[in-house]
Amino acid sequence: MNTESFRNWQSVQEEVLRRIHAREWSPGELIPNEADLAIEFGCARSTVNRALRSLADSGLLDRRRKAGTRIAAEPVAKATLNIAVIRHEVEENGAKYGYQLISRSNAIPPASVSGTMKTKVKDKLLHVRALHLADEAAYAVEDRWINTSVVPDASAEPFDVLSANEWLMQNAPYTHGDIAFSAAQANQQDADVLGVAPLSALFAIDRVTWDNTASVTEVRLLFAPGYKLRTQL
Amino acid sequence: MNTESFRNWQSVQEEVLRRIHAREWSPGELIPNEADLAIEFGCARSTVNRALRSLADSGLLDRRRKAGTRIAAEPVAKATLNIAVIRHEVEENGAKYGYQLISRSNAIPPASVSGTMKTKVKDKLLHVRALHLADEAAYAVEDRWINTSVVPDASAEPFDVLSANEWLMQNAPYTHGDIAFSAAQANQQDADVLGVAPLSALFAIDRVTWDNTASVTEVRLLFAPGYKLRTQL
DNA sequence: AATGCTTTTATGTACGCACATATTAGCTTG
DNA sequence: CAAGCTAATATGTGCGTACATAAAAGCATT
Repeated sequence: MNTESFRNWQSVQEEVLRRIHAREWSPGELIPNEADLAIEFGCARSTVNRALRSLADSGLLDRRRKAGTRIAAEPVAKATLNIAVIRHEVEENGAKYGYQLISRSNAIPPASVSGTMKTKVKDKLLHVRALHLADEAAYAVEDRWINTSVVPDASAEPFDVLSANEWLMQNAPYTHGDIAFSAAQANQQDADVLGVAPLSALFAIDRVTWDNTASVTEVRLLFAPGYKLRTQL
Repeated sequence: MNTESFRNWQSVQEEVLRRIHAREWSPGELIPNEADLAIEFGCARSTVNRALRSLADSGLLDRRRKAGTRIAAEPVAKATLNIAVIRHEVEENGAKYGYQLISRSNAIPPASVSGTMKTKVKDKLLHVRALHLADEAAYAVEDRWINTSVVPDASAEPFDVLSANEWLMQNAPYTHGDIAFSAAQANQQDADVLGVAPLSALFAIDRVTWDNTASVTEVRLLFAPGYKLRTQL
């Protein structure tokens, strides 16, 4: 019946997906091992391996040495978000991007910031506040602290034309980062900048990036009402 | 110097990451081809391929046949979110999970819902509203529409003990879905259910899942203030 | 029955070769 | 010089073999 088919890993993957979807293999169930599947599909074990590994990466399969491969009992929906530079995000939506620097200063950050950034409590950091616009309308406020001992070049940057958002992407490599999404009520200051009513519900992105063990920057982005972060799963 | 090293794809990947990070290879730059790197690293081309492919998947490299491999000019930060069943999310935080069904009925959905679900305007769908609790406190309100022509079994489910969130995961396979995150102000009804002040800023997740071309379910989850969706990048 | 050692087994990966495929660069032709 | 064809080239992938490794299962010892 299926002799001849499945000669590339994508088609093997599709067939496995089909079987999962058709409940031929149900959640939690152990599926045949790679060698057997290879025989059944008429391909090499490495081809089956590629297909199954890829499905395991996307969370549909659980694989363990010796224990075998089973259909994930609960397919953890993994949504991959592309966190782009704001200018590109705006331009991709067909709008004209605008940028305004609000303030730039060296200051001792609040304890919450020096805490998450693991800097000394009395260390001054570069504090930048700016507004991103789409078609002249407020799009997002950026409130950022930069660890100048890690990114000394930032001290020489005015951030009046090029946003810190963009400058850091180009000039401050990082090894990893934490990111959190939440909802926040606009305080008076942010409401004024965004031109919305105080207490409006704003979408917030908080991000901290690290260069090995040193924090590079901490930023909070507050988006104007109506903003949605979309993706597929 | 480096003779002997780099005999597995992970170490090749690490070395490539090191070079990117150390700016030995800078953004936009074309890196040597697989064959040359294989010689340099003293491993097979397929090993280099595995390492580079993996980095390309995570957005750090741009690869094109014949054109070669280059460092992504703008490393799109890809954050992978695990959208778990709410019960597990709550329990993972060490809290006791609770569930309350608010209402369950067959009804004609508002046009916005039948629009996104691509059902006929007059078709009745199963409408379920429920509350998820963590340690007796409101955690999230779930407002869901289920396409009973695609998931007929749902009609027989009371959803009084097992949430639709969980039941569907087990019983309604889907091929793909759209998901969006945003901030919303609590209306009177949701505020009452969650026990928060009206106009509170709530984190919202809107999800539509599909079984090929038919919509399975549409759900809006509104989380109590304080909720954060976290991940790494 | 608990403990620790050994075997077995399924996945994980390296390698080298071959060929497929996309895309660029160069060449030819009008 | 533009348009179209051709060759060159880097990545993409398949295959078969070999060995590595994690973990379960079996066995022996106490």
